[in-house]
Amino acid sequence: MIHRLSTLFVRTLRDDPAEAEIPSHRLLLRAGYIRRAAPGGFTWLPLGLRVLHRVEHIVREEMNSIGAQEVHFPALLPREPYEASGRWTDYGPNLFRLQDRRGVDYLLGPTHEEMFTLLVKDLYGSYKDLPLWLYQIQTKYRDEARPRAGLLRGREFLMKDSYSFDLDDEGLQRSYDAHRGAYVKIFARLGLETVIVKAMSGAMGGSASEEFLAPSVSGEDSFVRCSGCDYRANTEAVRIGTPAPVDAASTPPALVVDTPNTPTIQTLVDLLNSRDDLRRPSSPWAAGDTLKNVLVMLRNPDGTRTPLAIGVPGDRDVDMKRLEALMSPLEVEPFGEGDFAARPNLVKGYIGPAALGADKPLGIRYLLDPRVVRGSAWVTGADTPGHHVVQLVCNRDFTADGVADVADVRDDDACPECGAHLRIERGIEMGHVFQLGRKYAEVLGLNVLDDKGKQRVVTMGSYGVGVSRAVAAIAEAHHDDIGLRWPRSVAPMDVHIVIAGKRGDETAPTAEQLATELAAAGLHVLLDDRDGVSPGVRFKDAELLGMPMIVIVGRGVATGVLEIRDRIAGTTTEVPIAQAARHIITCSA
RNA sequence: CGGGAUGUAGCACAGCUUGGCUAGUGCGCCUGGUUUGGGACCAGGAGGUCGCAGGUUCAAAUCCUGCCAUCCCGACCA
Repeated sequence: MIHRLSTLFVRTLRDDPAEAEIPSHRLLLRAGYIRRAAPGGFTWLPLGLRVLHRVEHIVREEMNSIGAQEVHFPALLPREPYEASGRWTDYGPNLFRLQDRRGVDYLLGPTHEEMFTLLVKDLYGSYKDLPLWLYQIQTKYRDEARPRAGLLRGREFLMKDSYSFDLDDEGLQRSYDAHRGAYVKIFARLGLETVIVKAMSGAMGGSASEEFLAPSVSGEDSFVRCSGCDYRANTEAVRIGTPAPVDAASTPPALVVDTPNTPTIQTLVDLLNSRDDLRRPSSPWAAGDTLKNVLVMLRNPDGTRTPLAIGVPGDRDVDMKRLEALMSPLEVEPFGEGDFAARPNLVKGYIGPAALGADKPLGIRYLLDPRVVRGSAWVTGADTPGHHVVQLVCNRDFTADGVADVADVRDDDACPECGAHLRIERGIEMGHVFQLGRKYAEVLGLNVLDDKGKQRVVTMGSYGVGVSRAVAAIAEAHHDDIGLRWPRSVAPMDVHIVIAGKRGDETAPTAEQLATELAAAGLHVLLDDRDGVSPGVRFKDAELLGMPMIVIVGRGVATGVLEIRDRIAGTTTEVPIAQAARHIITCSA
């Protein structure tokens, strides 16, 4: 089919829109693929919509090919099922709630576990019906506190979500593996490199969970990738290796020392190194020699708060995201001034292990970073203003209630599998596969009869792909300074023909003829037939719009050749006019 | 929700400090003409509730108050 730029509903922008920061957002706006219509909501223009449809098509093909069946729910949903699952309240302010004219509550679906579960309950009742895999491609709504990054995090977005229904764990595992396999194929076809990382199950409940992340500096998730082996994990799910215990036999007894005005790790280290009586002969004291005790408050589901202390080496901080992932579903809150005031025994800046522990008078549970191993010696607070204790040995001089691997993860940290350096990277979450288990089936009463005639609760999996987000992620992965560079599998058009001649010469008829031949072969051709537009503008627009192949019908026509540029490879080839059509068709196949 | 910035034409921005003629510039758009291999040129034009509401004033894009929105950082995020 021939699409003429003279009539196509698109307007390219010469300047970058000020609101767009990341490349995909900037380029999709500039190239006229999308327009902002609402905070976190976008209008799809013809070229953008073609990309979106092609992404959808690939997702649909791969889902169908594993035997999943497509259904379609409303986006406007009643309150009751979400009330039953608890998510009407659990989802919090991120849920779009609204009322009809009679004041009845509705919501705009953020995800559809409840609806799928009830649909299956409605129609199926026997183990013979299972396994069953259903999916939909649906507009989802989440009242994001802060929509950002264009299509990457909107309040309305397109998502493919599927759900598997099985009788037992083995079946669930097979369903999970099938979806995981389909996802690998989907992202490969979309031209997206993805890294599969272990994820935390989080508030959804359930067990096995993996994320498909597309590495990108614009991504919001961080993950680690080992430079030496194939270990990969979401930062929240990283488990560092535990060093071997240290022999403390030669470590002198612990000693309380006077360290005035040292409320921070840095002031403490500086003081230790400046005092002759405290200086260490081997090497200067470093932040990593100190043990920092961080206090937080945990908010329990019933609203009560419980204090928690975490000991980490002084050169590290507690990573709140990692801590929250570990403590989920409890919420982590800062330890406020009021909390200190209520516990005068805690001396801010000088908190030591002596005061901490569930068995101590304060009753504060105390967890240690895995690096604080048996026998290791530390400088830490002495629970008195202006005093620290040195040579305090773990398991000789103090103990804790357990281990918490929640310190921040850094570049060059050791891989837990092989010990090589870990690299921290950012990624865009493109897909998530999740063994939900029986949570939803239980609360919504999805049972089937097994072969003994007994009621059994169905076990479920849930699997998501961000469809609209994929368009942005692909743009993030495939662009350069001057424009987009769509992979052939999702490009809105196969080839972009630029007429770069003078009015009345042979270039326009040549281009028309070529476009007709290509269209006859089934290609989608974007023909720049605009009148009175200078060649420079045509070239710039072709590069910005990003079709994988650009054909220039210009001065070469006089000598019987066309110029074919590969937008992805950046190469230019001259081809005789007579062979151009076949050449292009071959390359586009 | 906290911190910062911004809001003037489709896009990018100036004007605001120190209130004052008809609110400007570049790009884009329309008409005519000249151009045509890297975002052309000339001439003429259309397009604005200056984010919204209120206030101060003879007079408000400009000063004051409140609100709203957008962007960035953080918090949040199946």
